[in-house]
Amino acid sequence: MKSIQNVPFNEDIDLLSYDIFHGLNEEELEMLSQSMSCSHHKRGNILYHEGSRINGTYIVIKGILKIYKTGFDGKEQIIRFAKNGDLIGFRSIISDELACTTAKVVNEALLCYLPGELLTNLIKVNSEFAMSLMKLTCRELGESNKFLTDIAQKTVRERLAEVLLLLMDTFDLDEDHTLQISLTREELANMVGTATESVIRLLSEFKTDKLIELNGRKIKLLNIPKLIKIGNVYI
Amino acid sequence: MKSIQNVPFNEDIDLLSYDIFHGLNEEELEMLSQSMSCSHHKRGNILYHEGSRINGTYIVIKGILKIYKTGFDGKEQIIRFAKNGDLIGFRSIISDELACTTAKVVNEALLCYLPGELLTNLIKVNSEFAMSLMKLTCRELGESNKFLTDIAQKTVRERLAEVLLLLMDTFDLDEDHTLQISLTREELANMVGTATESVIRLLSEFKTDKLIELNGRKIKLLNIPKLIKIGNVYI
DNA sequence: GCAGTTTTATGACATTTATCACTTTTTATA
DNA sequence: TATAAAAAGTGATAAATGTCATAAAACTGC
Repeated sequence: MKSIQNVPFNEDIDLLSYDIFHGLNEEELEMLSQSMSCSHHKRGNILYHEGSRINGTYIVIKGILKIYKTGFDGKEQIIRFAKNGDLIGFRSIISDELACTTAKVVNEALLCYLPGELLTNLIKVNSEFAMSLMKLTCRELGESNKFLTDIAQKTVRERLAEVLLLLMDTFDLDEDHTLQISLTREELANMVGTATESVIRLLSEFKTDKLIELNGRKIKLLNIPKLIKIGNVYI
Repeated sequence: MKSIQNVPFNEDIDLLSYDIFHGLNEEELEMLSQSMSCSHHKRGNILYHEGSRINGTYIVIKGILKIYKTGFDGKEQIIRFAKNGDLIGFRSIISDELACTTAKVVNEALLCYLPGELLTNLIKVNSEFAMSLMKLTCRELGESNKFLTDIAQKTVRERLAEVLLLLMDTFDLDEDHTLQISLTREELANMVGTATESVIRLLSEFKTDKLIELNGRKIKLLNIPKLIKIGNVYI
């Protein structure tokens, strides 16, 4: 089975429903939908590799991707996850550098490709669009610096609690208080920045302490205030 | 002695010599120099605190500042240094958030303040300026993610070697191969993300191994290729 | 449904790194 | 320049975390 499948641009995709495109006028939106090409991507599919040249960005319509860097010994460090409404790969377009991360599909995704020139052109002609893109980047930078500090200063235990809460914020809990994303222990370790074994041990510790409940890859958060306390997370 | 001293805008400050202002036209440059107010800042002076609201940005004309975050236990994590030509504090202006870092003068500095509205206005009217600011931010984001991965995956020894090389790139060496910036061991530790004692021990180890020479806070790099190897630094 | 692969789990152990206590040296300041 | 304060340096020790080996469990593809 092909891991990528092109789909005709679907009129059901309402570009205006994505914050990032709010500032665009009719004409620009029309141009956008003309040049966008959308496709389904299966789990495991890689959109771009760290170090490769990217010629455009993707907007995520459906599904989840993980954005990660590979350390010199081959270990992944997950930088963030992208989901519905997120733009990926535009950093390299704008900075005019090679991709500094790899983007891999985690949950089957529908993505729309947007040529780089279109993006840079929109930035030039529409200052409101430029501003929202810039705002997006600046916020991401703030988060990156925050996480950098956490990794440098917090213990693995604190970081794991924090990551669970981060996943809650990003993907929500279902009615059952279970995280709406399922990751392998290794992926969790690659977010936290630790060894897989450490995550496994700490998760069962959290379970023993009745903070979470484990069911395979499903994690149910039982005591969020306590997790906040353990993770030293302030909002 | 006052730690801040206003200076009349100096015609000698050639705005065009700063990359970031390259795209501005005569009129915009004139407007800029009209609304800019410049001042000397002594070592130790804090421009803004993490968590405070910032109303403008500063462009560094002379001197060095350290930009850092404070962890929940009060430990500093140095995010970067700002020097001649660098813009500081604009992230918060654009993201419309409170300052996520503190900016402190390390080497006596001359800074020019630029009201936030002016900055956002320039972004609106001059797309070339918007683009360079965006490029700047995207590159910074790339670096932040890279360092995040390093802190998560490299040992303290590797990171210290890397930080020495980073300082070399940022501040150059003098004729004597000595780093042109002098930091306390604690500040080095706050860059590397480790304890001060660890930095002290590793520095003397590097010294024993003839990689560096120490003279108070002056660090002379004797064997750069070896430092690159130890730090697993690839360009 | 089975064989092979991947993931999870656990124990033992090694290594790295932090912490504490203290001395010496350097730097800043009255 | 005297004196206080800060920084650098060192050793002993504890704590956190990584690594390795191995087994059990859970998936996956035919």
